[in-house]
Order: sequence, then structure tokens, then C-alpha cells
Amino acid sequence: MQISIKCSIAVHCLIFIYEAKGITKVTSNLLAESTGSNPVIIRNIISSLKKTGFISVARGTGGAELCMQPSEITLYQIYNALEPDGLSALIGIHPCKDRKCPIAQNIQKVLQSPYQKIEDSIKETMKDITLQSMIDDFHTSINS
Amino acid sequence: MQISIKCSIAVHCLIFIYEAKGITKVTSNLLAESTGSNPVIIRNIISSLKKTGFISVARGTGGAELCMQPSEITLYQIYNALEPDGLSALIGIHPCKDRKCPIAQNIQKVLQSPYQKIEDSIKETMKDITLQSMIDDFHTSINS
DNA sequence: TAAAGATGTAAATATTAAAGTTACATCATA
DNA sequence: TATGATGTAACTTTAATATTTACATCTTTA
Repeated sequence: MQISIKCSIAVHCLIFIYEAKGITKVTSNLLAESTGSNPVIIRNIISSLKKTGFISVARGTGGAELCMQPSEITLYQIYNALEPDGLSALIGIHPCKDRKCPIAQNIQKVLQSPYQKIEDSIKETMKDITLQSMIDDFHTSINS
Repeated sequence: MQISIKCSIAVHCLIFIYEAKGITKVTSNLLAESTGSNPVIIRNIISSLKKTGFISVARGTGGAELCMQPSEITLYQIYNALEPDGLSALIGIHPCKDRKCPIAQNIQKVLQSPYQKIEDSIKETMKDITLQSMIDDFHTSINS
């Protein structure tokens, strides 16, 4: 698994929802069209974002809205909303613990600390990136 | 793509080669047995490590040996030896630049900076982890 | 109150990336 | 020159992602 397309689609959706506020009702079809994805994928992502409390979605009538300030939403939170296994899904270790070889028996333990360090540094970096900062970058990008 | 099993197998092989020095000739079959993988995968990994200059492999007669001090080999170098696309393969962005929507047109640019920051932090963390430190952890692990 | 248009999800399918296998050319030594 | 090893290409399998289809459910409004 990777920091997948799902995550970038989620950011896309959140910016879209923010920008559309008061202008258009944001439906899954609209988001599917904008992201180049399809409505079911969007609805799954939207559903995860809803569960975490970032947005509310009107049942029946349709339309998604932000429930939190963009400055309070971090990329780390967005990623976690989408990936139930968190960052550890990002790193794979080959299974070989049942082997006789002492290296096979201990490699998992040896790799644990380095990989934990990597996860932690990703986490810290992601925590520093807010939806607000990405919205700001979006406006900068548009005006240039 | 992820920081894949290949990477953990590579570390496994390097520790094995280090520990086996002067004791056993390290063939791809031996490494395949220890890692629970198979000889061809090992030979591919070994081949990448050879190209980067970490090890030498005796053609014909067989046997791999370290060519560098473990303290001079970092996890970042190992990862790069295996993944030609580097860390950017770790992160995916959905393609949507050809859409009319202004958000679709700019999302790639917006995500670039956050994702670069993540890559950089992974890189820095990986650079601080040496093969030597993992060998040390291995010995600690064995003696407990 | 039923039609319209939306969300919520399950299930099936397609696509792609990763891992594993087979096969065989090449090499160095005994 | 037989043996046991590496180097790779090509194929197959497996697993993770992404897509599609289908349908139940919900809310407004005509």
C-alpha cells in the first residue's frame, strides 16, 4: 500500500467543498467529475471523511459541507481517516520468523526500530500540513 | 508501491553476508533459504546491491561479500539501490489535469509541496540509519 | 403520496503492481 | 568437461487497487 491516490482525491474533495460553499451543492457526481474518479469511490472517501467529523453530508437531498475550520484539519488526520491501518501499512517486512537461521529469527526485531522512526517522521511532517495551508497554496496557484 | 519487502530482504541479506564472513560462502540459495524467499528474487536484489557497490559477487564460483564498511551504508542508500524511482514512488496523485475544474487543474501543484516535505523527512530519517546500527541491534537482539 | 435525485454499501469485475517460478545462457574452478 | 554458481528474460500467480453494477434508503417537492 502507498500514500495512495485516495488521499490526494480526499484533499481534492475537501478543497472543492470549501471553495463551493454558498455557490454550488456538492454532490458525489460533481466530485467524481472534478477528480476524474467515479461516484462510488467518492462516496466511500466522503463516507470516511464524514465518520471522522470533517464534513457533513445531507442524506437524500445531497450536498457535502465542511464542519471544521481548515486550519484544524491536518494531512495526517485526512490520511488516517482513509487508511484504517495507518502508516504501518506503508512498510512491508518479509515473514521468515519460523526459520532456523538466527538472522531470520531476529530480522523483524531489528527492522522494527528503523521503520518506527520512519513512520514517526512521516507522521510529524503530515501533522504540520493543514488543509488551510493547502487552500492557501491553491489560491496562490490560481493567481499565477 | 511501498517500502517493500524487497527492502527488508536486502537488509536481511546484508546482515547475513556480514555475519557469514570467513565462516560460510554466501550463495543465493543460502540467502533464499534464510529469507524464505527464492533464489531469483535474491539474485535480483543482490544484483542491485552489487551495482551500487555495497557488495561483490563472485561469478561462477559464487559467494557474496561486503565491499564497504557497514557504518558507511545507510538505509536510504539500500532503499535507493532497490527502487529506481526513489521515494516518489511511495506517493500517488490522481491524474485530473485535463479537466475544466480549476481545482482539478491546480491540485497537483498544491500537493507537490506537502508530498515533497514527506519525502524529505523520510529521506533524512533513512540517512541516519546505518547498516552498522542494524547489525548492532541484531547482536543485542540475539543476546537477549 | 409518489416521483426525482441524492447517499450508503455490498458484490462482482477489471486493472495493476508485486512476488514467485521456470528456463536457460554464462561463468569459474576442480 | 562436469559441477555448481550467477545473470536475466519471460511467464505465472497473487494480492492490492480501482471501477462498475445494483439496489436499498433517504429527503424534498410537484
